[in-house]
Amino acid sequence: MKEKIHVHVADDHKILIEGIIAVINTDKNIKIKGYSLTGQEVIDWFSKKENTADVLILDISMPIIDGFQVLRYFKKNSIDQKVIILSSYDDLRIIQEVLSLGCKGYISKSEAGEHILSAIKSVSKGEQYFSTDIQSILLKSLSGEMVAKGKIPDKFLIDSLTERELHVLKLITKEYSSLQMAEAMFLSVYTIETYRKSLLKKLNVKNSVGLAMYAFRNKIV
Amino acid sequence: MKEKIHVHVADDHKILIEGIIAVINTDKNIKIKGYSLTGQEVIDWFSKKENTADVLILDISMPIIDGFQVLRYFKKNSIDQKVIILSSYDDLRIIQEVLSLGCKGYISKSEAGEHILSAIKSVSKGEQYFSTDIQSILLKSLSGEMVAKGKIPDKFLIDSLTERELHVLKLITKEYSSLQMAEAMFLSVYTIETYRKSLLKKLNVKNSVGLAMYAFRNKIV
DNA sequence: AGATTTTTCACTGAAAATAGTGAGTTGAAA
DNA sequence: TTTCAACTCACTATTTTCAGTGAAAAATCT
Repeated sequence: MKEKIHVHVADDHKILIEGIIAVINTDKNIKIKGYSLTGQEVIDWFSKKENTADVLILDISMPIIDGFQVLRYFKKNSIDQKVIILSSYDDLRIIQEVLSLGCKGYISKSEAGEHILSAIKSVSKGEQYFSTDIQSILLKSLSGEMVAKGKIPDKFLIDSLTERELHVLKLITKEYSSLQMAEAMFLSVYTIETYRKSLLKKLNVKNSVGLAMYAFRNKIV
Repeated sequence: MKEKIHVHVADDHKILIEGIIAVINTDKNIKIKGYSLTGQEVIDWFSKKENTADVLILDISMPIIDGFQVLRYFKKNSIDQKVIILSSYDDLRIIQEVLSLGCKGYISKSEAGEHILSAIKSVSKGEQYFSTDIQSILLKSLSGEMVAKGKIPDKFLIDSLTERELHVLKLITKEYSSLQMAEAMFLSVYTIETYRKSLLKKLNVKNSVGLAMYAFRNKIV
């Protein structure tokens, strides 16, 4: 007689949780122990000793406290929680980040319906699980294909940006003018323009559109 | 004896569809007629005369053919389909865009679980439905008068872009200036500027950065 | 054949972005 | 403690973009 696998689900979209529950209920060996709608709820839930789950299904993008921060919380407090990341993003850096935070499974939402049950079973046994599209991304990164094609965002360039420059860059992608940025950041327009120039130079693009494209490609927005 | 409301669901995330089905099954007056995982499937489905649905629940962000394009298809082919948009974005411009495309309902995914049933019922009766967070966004942007009348301002009709406009848009994302575009396309700078203005108006953005972001989001690049 | 859309061009005025140069302040690291 | 990166502001000059208006030829659809 096997014990049931206990699962906790965290996603800010209730309807998606409903979906996961519906799918999980089709399997007699798996049981939902609870769910959370925010990162804070997840942390609160797992803070209590009586609350445990074999597997946590965790959405990356949640408001205020996102999946990353939940994982960091686990790491900081030495909570050895098995986690499956549920994500709409298939960006290599995000995958690498959650892996470095000790996460053992990663499913893209588009494949969740079919594979979530086997993912839960694998991860609960201590194995890894990645959905096929994620696997192919990881494979490509190993073979250096993406680097060769220039598809990998240039991490060094991002790192070279200062806090303020990054802030200005974000506002640019929100269609702010220099004047609006100056007002929003309580700075002189001259200062904003200085950051613009600095960004153009550092990222080696010709205009604001180039800046925005860079930001988009690198998921700064 | 009331007839059941027939619903079609479109989202590239199967698991989310499962959730919607689970919720809808709790209501005896509503029935799922089918679902689609891509924009193309939606268009194919509704192209057949025998396929109809009282309400289509449509995700905005789908790969290749997104929700916008599905709505444009309906408009272009004079298909008077009642649609509820399901979106993670609560950006005013997106809301305005789908409204201008004739959409009668809009729910953010975070509120979908609780309110999708009443949304379906409202829209199927020809009424409008917006989840509370969307309503507050609309309230902030519109004058009380317009809201009271239930009339959404008929902004500029955002039809699909023409060939030339699309071409200009692509060059903008490549950091071309108007002068460079004029040279590349053997046109007057004035003409290029006309297309710029047309793009700004149609896509309802404030500047070239907004155009580039739109292009990127819609995988035009 | 007529209506509509698309494409093309023009002019003006205002707003915004880009380029170049210079310089004071601050906080952290060497 | 000096050095350096980051942050801040200023001024000028030029280029580019944005906004409004108008209009004619070509293509497309009905």
